[in-house]
Amino acid sequence: MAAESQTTQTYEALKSELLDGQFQPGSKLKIDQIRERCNASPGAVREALSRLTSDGLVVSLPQRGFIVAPISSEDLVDLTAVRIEIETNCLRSAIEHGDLAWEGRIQAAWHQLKHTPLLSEDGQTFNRDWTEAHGLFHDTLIDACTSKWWLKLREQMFIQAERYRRILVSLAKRRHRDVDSEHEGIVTATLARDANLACERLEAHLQRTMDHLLDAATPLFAHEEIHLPGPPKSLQFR
Amino acid sequence: MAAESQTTQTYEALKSELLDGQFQPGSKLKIDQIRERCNASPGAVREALSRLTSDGLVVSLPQRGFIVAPISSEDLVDLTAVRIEIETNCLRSAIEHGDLAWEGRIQAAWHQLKHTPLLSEDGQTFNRDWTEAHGLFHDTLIDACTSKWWLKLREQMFIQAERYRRILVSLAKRRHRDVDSEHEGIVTATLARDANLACERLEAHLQRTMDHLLDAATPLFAHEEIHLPGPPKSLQFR
DNA sequence: ATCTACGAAAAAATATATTTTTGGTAAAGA
DNA sequence: TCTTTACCAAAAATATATTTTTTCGTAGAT
Repeated sequence: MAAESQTTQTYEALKSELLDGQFQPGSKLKIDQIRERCNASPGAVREALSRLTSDGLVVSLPQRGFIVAPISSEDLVDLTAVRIEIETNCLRSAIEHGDLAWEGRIQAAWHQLKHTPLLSEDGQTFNRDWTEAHGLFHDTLIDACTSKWWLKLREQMFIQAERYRRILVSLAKRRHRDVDSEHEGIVTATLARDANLACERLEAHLQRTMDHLLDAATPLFAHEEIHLPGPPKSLQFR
Repeated sequence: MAAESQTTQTYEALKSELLDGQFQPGSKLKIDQIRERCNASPGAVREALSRLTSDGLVVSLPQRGFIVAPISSEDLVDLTAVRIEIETNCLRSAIEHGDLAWEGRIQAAWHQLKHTPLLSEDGQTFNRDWTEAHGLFHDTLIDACTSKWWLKLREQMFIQAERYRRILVSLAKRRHRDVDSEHEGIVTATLARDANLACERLEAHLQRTMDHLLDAATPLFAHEEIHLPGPPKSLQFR
């Protein structure tokens, strides 16, 4: 009946929701709740959660079920530093090996992104199309990279960063920032095969994105309780 | 009753066996077989396999179960290049941030490794203790790295590389190679806080290990069929 | 003789039921 | 009043059963 197996469907659905920040980081993911939401058997849910665990979106507490992976400003800083290294590595490889078709794909993706508005028509909510075009743009930029492993690691890091972005971006102040020209600068340098310049610009882009998220969001993290297996034991009730 | 959950036990057991190369890469992992071998329910096995999937040791074929992740010389080359970048990044951070206790741990781990024979007493089989000491040595070398993400990625890559090593090392020619002095050189440079030299030596060490495995093992890969999810689609029904 | 269609067996995927474990509450004792 | 312990409920983990899907073998037809 289903083109995809039930487990895969549940996995994809949950992944998408987690990426969107629709669950509170650190909160519990109850099997039964998910089971009914996704019309799946508990086994399927469990399996989906296991896979998400290794994707770093979910944490498994040995005998207590699963929780949404916590977030913190320290983690975001660390993540970004590592991500910059990896993304620039991929970009260098792509610039070295990319062919004409790749150049074409970049121009297409950039054209698409440039003409997609960041906000929806109502001017309040963020535009899903932009998110997708943005992801595709960054994917395309490095898809001529010849190393499977670099690409695999890049995707992992991208997913993490994307979660932070979607959770925090609506809270961030609408400071002036010309993201389009940042993107354009990267495209120009990349198509000119100037690896150093392109990487420098990509790094600045990622760094600025993080700064933007971080300064608006830092107060938020103060409230974020990081629930880990170990110490936190509150001992009063009533 | 059990200190660890059944799923975790199965996961650990399988992971250890996979790392040891006890399964033919590309071969099928039948749920029932594993179920009886590990005294676990099919659900537990399934969950363990799911987690191994994201560790890159197992591949899931949508409606056909799980297979052992394939290997190839191209993959080993790619893997090593990426691994070198990551390991040296970790080492730089460790050298910058490591304290006295870290220096002590390195000396201890190196002392332990140095005095553990590579081969068992019979001179034929490889010594499990050496493998463990070797892993601990490399772990300790970089455990003062302050970046959680670099360490996480390093571990992923280490697991992959370790699988290749264990599968191939017994096939490799016993060429002359003084691994101990390679290790010692890394230790010396690291404790002298000479990051450039230490990284250079670490890189050479990893590269030599790969060369060693590769030249003896290349003929093997000719026989390895790389089964990927893609094409095989039979299209008849009714 | 080769190819195709059908059917049976095996294995995976899913659903249901049972057992364990955990967390919270209340009651009893210090 | 505070601490400890026993009990209860909720949720996770596991076991068992059922359904679906795939694969393999065989027979029949071209």
